Amino acid sequence: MIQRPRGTRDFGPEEMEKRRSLESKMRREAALFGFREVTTPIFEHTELFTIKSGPNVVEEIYAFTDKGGRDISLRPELTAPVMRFFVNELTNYPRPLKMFYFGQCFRYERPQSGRFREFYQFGAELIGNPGPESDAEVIALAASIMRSVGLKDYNIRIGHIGVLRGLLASSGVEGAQAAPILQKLDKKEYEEASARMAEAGISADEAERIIEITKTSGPKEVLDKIEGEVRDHLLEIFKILSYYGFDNVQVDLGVVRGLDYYTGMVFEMDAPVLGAEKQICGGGSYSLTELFGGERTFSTGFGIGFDRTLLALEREGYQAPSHVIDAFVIPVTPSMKEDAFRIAAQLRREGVATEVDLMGRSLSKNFKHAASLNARKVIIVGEKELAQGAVAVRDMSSGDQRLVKKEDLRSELQ
RNA sequence: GCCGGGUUGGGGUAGCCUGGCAUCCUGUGGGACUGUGGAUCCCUAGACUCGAGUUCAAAUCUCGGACCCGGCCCCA
Repeated sequence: MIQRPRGTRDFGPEEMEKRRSLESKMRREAALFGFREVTTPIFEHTELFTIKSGPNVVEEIYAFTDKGGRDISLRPELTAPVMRFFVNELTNYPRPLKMFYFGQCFRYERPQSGRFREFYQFGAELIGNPGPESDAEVIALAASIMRSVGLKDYNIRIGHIGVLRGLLASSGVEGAQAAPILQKLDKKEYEEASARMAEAGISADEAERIIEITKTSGPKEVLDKIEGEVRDHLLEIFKILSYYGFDNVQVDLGVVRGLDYYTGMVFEMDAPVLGAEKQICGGGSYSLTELFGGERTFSTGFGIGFDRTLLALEREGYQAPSHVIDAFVIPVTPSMKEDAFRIAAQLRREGVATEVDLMGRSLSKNFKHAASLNARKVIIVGEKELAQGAVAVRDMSSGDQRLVKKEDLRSELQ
């Protein structure tokens, strides 16, 4: 027997129905917001990802050399490919350019709950405008998706990278120097963060003030603690979000991203039922285009962990609708087989989800099978009925059975 | 990469400590039931994660690998 590779999954029929139904809800919501779907390759030049995230990511991705000697990687995320696509071919689209994507990504990591080596991401990018209106548009989409799929317990935390970047800069710490400090602040490891700030030459008083700012969280009123452009920007976002009626949106200036390409607003969404790996969505405003050889362009986007979202829904007791078919056609005797297949073929051409006995089973066994398939109606093709140009149609939930002329079958099954 | 817990027919399990060739439920195929339902009964097929070691004998004990689960690291 050949085992599945580590961190991968097979999805059976029930699982796929559940996944497809979730996926289509997400797609529908994105379309409602005016985002259009794009698809990029499953593999890219490794360089694309190292430019975005640094050379060390190679350790955590499926990177290999192909037969032509090219350095190739299975994509570990979708923002870089989509922005590469944008820089290569989409720069002349009207702005803002709003795109969404859904597909699998690969990371060479240790699997654990809600974490796989092959996983699915749903995401969106809004390209070409740095304003709070665009940030709000993107957050509103992410939140609306969670609302439309029916997730009950989750929270949205919005921060702004500019606050800390500004404070660190005024203490003389900028760019790459800031990254290790931001990283610790993001993880709320304050002692370690102060140590790193001290190393970078920031006074103890200032370090404490910075840490205090990162602890700012709560309803939008806590923004009174800060001032200036960032505050106005975030307040504008909150104002627009209020029109959607979300009641689980909070400020959290502790949401920090270490990487340099983030330019402003950053946000995260958590589903507490998931435990350690509870983050289901992350996003923010950024500029990557110049790294890929294009003009500097401001964008805002997010990625939703599709698998985690589904896992969270299931832990909340979500039940996918069960599979049903419209009709099951049973020939009473082997001699009725031809008529049964004729009827099944006709119904299928008319768009009726139809099954027909392929096993040559007895009438009684076929009834059991039809019941186990959740057939709404069973069509019994027998000599007595056919003699009148009709078949017997039995409603499986009520048990009612009546004679139906063959030509009336379709309307009978509506 | 680190720590801990696991892996028995398709799914769910008993057996493991205290070695003696595997239990039950469910599901699959068939029959009882040659023109009518998910019930019942019967039959059939189907498993000890892999390898090495100890032993007369290993699902059971020992070591190693693979995979899964919980957590750490990481999380673009």
